[in-house]
Amino acid sequence: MDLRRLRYFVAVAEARSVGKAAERLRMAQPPLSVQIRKLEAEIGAPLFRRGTRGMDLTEAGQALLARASEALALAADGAEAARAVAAGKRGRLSVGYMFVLANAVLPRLIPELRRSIPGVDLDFAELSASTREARLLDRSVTVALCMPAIHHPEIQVARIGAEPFMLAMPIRSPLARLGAVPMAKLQGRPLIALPWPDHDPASSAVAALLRRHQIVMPIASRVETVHSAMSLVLAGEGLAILPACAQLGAPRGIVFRPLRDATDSIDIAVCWRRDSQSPLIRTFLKCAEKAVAPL
Amino acid sequence: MDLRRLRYFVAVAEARSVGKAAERLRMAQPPLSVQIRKLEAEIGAPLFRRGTRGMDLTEAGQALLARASEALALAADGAEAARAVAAGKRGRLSVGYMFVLANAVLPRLIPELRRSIPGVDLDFAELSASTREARLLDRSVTVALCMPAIHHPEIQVARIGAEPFMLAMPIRSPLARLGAVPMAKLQGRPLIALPWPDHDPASSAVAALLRRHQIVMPIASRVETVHSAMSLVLAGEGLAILPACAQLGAPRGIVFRPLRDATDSIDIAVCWRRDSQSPLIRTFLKCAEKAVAPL
DNA sequence: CTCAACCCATATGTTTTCGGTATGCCAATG
DNA sequence: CATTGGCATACCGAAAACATATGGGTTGAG
Repeated sequence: MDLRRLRYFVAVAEARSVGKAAERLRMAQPPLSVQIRKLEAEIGAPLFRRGTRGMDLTEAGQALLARASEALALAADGAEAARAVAAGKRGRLSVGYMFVLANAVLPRLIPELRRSIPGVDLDFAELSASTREARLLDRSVTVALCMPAIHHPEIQVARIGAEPFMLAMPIRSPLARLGAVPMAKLQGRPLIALPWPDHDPASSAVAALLRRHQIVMPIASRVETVHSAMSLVLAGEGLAILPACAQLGAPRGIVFRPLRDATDSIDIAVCWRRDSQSPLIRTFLKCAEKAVAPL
Repeated sequence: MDLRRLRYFVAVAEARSVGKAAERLRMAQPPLSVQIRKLEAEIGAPLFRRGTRGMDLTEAGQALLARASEALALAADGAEAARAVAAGKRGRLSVGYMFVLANAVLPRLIPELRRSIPGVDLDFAELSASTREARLLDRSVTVALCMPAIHHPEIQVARIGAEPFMLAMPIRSPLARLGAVPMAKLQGRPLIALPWPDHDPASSAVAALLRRHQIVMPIASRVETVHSAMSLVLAGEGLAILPACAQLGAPRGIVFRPLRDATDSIDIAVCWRRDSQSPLIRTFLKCAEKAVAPL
């Protein structure tokens, strides 16, 4: 069963004439006649009544016509849908994000995305530092908003911004009275550390910052999320050095202060599989850049 | 867009491998690979991700797969439906019948039809003597139960039975006392005549009957239907010579009596267009014969 | 580290099928 | 009887599909 035959069949049925249909199909009449007869042979029954004034569907032909025109429409629609998905006009984009960025970026990013790619279903998933690579690699998220960037040979990274580090402390802390905290004041104070997933904690941005200023802060706790870090800070367990944007999700009772002399910052990046050919990624990147710009 | 390509595409998508799909399709692997690439070229986007362990649908491919498998099913179903209609297992049969036969034949015929061709939609239309030919010729009925048969070069006829003529009269008529009415008693009595559509009324079966017995009955009225004839008989306008089966639809107050010495009968026939190739006609004919047999 | 296995892609020749042109047949028309 | 209109058939050249042979990449075992 060839789709071309069905197309010809529908054309002849509508034109009620082989000649007229051939004209509309921009082909000669004889081959069309042959194709119709082949279709009839394939079905095993006449589909048209040949009269002296053209052709007329038999009942078997009518039964076929209903399905055939629908099948044609479906096939055309399938091709169109596939093109639309490939062009990024339809489809699904699953966006992963790390919790730190949720409050700072998502409120700007989501409306931007909906405006840019209205036909696309979006879904969002929070990523933890430990699973974000796997989620990209197994394609359960297409694109991820990360801080800092992921380093992996299969994963492509675009840096879209950076956040300075700030010191998070309880509002009652004596350091909170200062406008900006000199690095020296941190010496010896307990630190709530995050495992930035550069695997080796010593190489993390915070560790590097402290090492460069020759400050030693004993690690009071090591936690997975910014969330937990702030809870421990609030409980008086220690101080945390966090990207500025964490401020937006901070509970009452925590204050952030800039670190004087510390120009270090941590990258905000968009990451995706290098082999992912989704055209939505480019659009996503533009939206993300726009959403991050004011920071 | 070729249906074969879609079939190949679905096979590869399901097998998640060109080689496996080729095996299932009983063909070599390279041409299948080529066909898939041609489909991708036609769509204008990759439909599969080629991995080292087979192929995997892209999102565009998924969008196509949904429609493609549906289109395939629809096309197959269309062919099957056309075959079923051609074989008389499905479809529509419109049956015309003349009023005289309604009471005698339809109650047996309809259940018989439903049993024989359960997948077929039946519809019934009452035919008048004057339109029955036209209804067959323009195909608004496929098959007609007629009394008597239609004579027309385009119309084929099968005689399935015959009904003797009887005399219809008011119950109070003196003739009603006789068990069988001798033809001679009809001499000079007014007749309610029907225009059996052999166009020339003189050639109708009733006229022939009277002529053969050398009886003259003045025509009191000429009416279109058996119905009307019986009404006029009841009103005392005259007598009518009707097929025996008309008895079943007769109003109270009318009695039927056999005509002694008159062995004439009128055919019950099934008629259809000579060029109608519907296989339902044969089945209908069998059912009609069975329904008429006990008469 | 090399080798075999696996799987998809490409190349080439043969066969099938399709579309075009020329023509025949039949019925309706004048 | 000739003409017209419409579908069917015959034949030929072109295009497409399939099969066989082969290349290249990755995986996994020895």
